[in-house]
Amino acid sequence: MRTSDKGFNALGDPTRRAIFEKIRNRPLAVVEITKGLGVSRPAVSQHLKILREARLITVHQQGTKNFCQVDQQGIQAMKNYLDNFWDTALTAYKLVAEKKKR
Amino acid sequence: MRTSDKGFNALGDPTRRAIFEKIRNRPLAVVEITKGLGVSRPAVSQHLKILREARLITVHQQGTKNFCQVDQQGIQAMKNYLDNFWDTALTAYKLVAEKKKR
DNA sequence: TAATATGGTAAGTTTGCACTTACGGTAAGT
DNA sequence: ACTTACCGTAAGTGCAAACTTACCATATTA
Repeated sequence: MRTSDKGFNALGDPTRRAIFEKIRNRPLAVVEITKGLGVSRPAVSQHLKILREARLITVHQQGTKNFCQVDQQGIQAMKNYLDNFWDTALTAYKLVAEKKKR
Repeated sequence: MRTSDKGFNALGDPTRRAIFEKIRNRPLAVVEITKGLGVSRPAVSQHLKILREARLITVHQQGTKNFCQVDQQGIQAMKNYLDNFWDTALTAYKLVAEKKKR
């Protein structure tokens, strides 16, 4: 399974997107992430595991707190995946436009 | 709901990713897309609707066939979303590295 | 050492969603 | 006009996954 696949699967869930966006600016502990999310802390832990396996976040322990921050690896994998569709989509579009003219 | 949200939701499903990749190089009719996918044609139709609403594909009729091709709009929306995490993730990482030194 | 705070995991429940079959609708061919 | 091919939608089903509660482990503080 590709990293990008895990990435799209991870960000396919709205709660995980909310978590991802919450740690966008600065690393946050799990308790802080949970606040205002509307789900229990164990649920957050399970989501974090999926985000971690998709290389979208990294976790580093500091005392009893586990700080989560954005990981570039997963993001880059997803960007590369989307980039591969970029050129081909353009050429395909041009082909159709050509066809219509005739 | 943002276009990028719909995009991640759409590509979060493996069958929809398979469809998306199948029309990567050239537009395909629904029947052709269905071949070798392992799901029924109605299932494909339902997936196509979701991909269309996420601006990831466009559909144009030609006789009785409905040709599907990649749409740049949805892709661009997702790329923009990921780009917004790019810089901030870097600065956040630097902040943590600074903190560790002290 | 006792108490508190943080958080991961196990087990069970529920709900959303990906799938199916059945049907109708349109366009092209004979 | 009849048949065939292509396709979307409606309705119902089954399962994966997102949630819950309960429990345990670890690290800090008093």
